[in-house]
Amino acid sequence: MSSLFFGNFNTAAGRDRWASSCFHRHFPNSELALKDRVSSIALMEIGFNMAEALERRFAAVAAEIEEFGEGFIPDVRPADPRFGDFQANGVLPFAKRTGRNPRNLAEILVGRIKGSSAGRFDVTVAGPGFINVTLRPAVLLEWLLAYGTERDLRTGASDLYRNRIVVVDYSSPNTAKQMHVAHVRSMVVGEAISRLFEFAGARVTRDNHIGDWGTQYGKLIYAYKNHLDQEALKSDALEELERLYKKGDALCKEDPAHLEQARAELVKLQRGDPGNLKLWEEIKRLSEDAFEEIYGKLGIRFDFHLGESFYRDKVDEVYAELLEHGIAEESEGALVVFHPDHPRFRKQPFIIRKSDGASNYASTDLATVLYRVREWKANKLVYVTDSRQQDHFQQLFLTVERWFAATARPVPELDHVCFGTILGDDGKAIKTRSGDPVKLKDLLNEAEERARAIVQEKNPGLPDDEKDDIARAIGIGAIRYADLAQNRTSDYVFSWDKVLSFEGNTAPYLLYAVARIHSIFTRMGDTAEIDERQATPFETEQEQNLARKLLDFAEVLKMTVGDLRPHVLCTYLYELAGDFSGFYNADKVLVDAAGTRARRILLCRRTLLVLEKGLHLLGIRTLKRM
RNA sequence: GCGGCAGUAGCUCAACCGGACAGAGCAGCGGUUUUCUAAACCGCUGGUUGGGGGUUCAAGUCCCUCCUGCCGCGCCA
Repeated sequence: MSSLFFGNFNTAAGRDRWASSCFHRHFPNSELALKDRVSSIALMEIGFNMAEALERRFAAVAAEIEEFGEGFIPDVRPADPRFGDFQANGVLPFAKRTGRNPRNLAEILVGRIKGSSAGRFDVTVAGPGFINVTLRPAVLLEWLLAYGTERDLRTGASDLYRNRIVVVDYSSPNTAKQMHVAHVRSMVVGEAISRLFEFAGARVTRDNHIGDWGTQYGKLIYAYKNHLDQEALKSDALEELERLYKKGDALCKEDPAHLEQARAELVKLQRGDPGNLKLWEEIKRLSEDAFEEIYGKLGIRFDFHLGESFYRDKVDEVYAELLEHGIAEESEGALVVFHPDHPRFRKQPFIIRKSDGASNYASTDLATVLYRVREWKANKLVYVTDSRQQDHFQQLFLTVERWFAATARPVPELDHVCFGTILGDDGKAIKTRSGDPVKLKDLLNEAEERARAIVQEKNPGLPDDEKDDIARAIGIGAIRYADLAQNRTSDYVFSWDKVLSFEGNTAPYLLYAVARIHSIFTRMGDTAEIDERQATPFETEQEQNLARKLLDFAEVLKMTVGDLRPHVLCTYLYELAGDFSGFYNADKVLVDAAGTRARRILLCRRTLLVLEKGLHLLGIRTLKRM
């Protein structure tokens, strides 16, 4: 494997483990890092990932050379097209470490590699010791012939996370509250990551960890009992529940007597009072129905909806074990965990049981880890939440690590996949004109409406129901893509003009690129009889650019999945669409020469395949025409 | 106070845990269509990567320092 991917694992394990990062990760099992020491792979066997194949090849050749030996990492990566198809930069740091002349070393290595390249690629030394590799056009063609279907791609990719049992914890809204714009990133990113994991060979469980057992229920039940508007509840349950919560909250603030009663309702609920429990179930059901509407629009389906309430009888075991092993302690009446070796968390407590004896989200999160590992045999847990919860997850992960070590359980790999805030034009968290949070259903509806208007304008001749369908795909796709195309760790500025534009790195541009290729095939009629094996090697600059870009899919997928950063895939798809446009503009597909025609059709087919697969992995539905 | 994240072209964003002249899109300017969707493509203009030091063959990236913004930090999730 190239260092691009596994380099992440290696360096992460070795770096200052207290250095907090948004992508917080623990690596209990180092054996996962290098399953493939195999260097006996035949030269340039048509592997899925050409950069990896070269990496292995270079390393194997170097191992035979006295000046290099074992510790050399070639560091092969896709190159700037100016220099070739791939570049290996590893000689420079190696030369530095060993005190050699980098240029000389590179030339020695290149000399040996040339001898075994079998005429399949050219390799040269450039600058201070960069090694540039250019594949022969026939090799590009071979790869494209070998990876011709969705299944082929999946097979190629499925080594990345084979044998991993992953739980993705995303969306996770609170009951009795509407979903707002702030919730969309967790859903969109979480779903994309789940699909990517599956494609990469993992067994994925999607778990919606709903916030259904919080302290807010006291106030809500109190207000529900005294101020419910039945009509309002019928017309829009969540609006009414939200109103009731605010009402309850306001009452408690203005008069301690109300607060007392609200607390009493909570205690009754937690002790299992049948009336309150029934009410709670009703609120939960209403909430989940409303959530389902949104999930339906986004095409998201969970395997489980095990909310916090599910763990309410599972926290005592956690308290007992943590106490027994001296990990948790009593402090100011609460049960807390300190991490004595951590500069900050030796003072900042992780409160796992409140002083009134009630559980909180730390308690249930701990119980949840145990459940997922014990019941589902999960070896990797991924949490998709906003960055503000970084401290919480760091403390959670540290606690789990110590707890599981003390109880001789396998420690799962734990990831907090965090994300930033969606901002409005003013650079602050997006709000409506009146200053309220933007409701997610309103955002999605507006996206469809705006997309519908665009379809109407650009393609008025289509049937109405198809226009509606196209508008849904574009509208929802645009919202999703805008979210994914941005580096998730940073905040981003939302703008309708930007997300719905047909120019630039947007969903409409990519969907159009897909529709355009579909239309090429529609126009050509039945192309099934066109034999790809008649294709002759690529000749024009545009053909070669496009072919090379298609090969990069493997490496891009690895990077995307390795860092869990979907925008890497987005950028790639955008560039691929651009290379296709360049090709399509410069080179006529339907020419008379059979070999040329076959290879250009091949490029169209593969571009369509990769674009559609990529967009589907991101959770975006593609269209045949628009 | 402690900590996290960020500051890159007029605007919105990239830059693959140190690599080649910092790249796109939009906006601005100029081209391309009797030819497969112009919802496209090509070119030009635009940068002291917040400031200042340092590390080395090489720094937007690592270290120190300062400035600015957002966000956490004992019983919400």
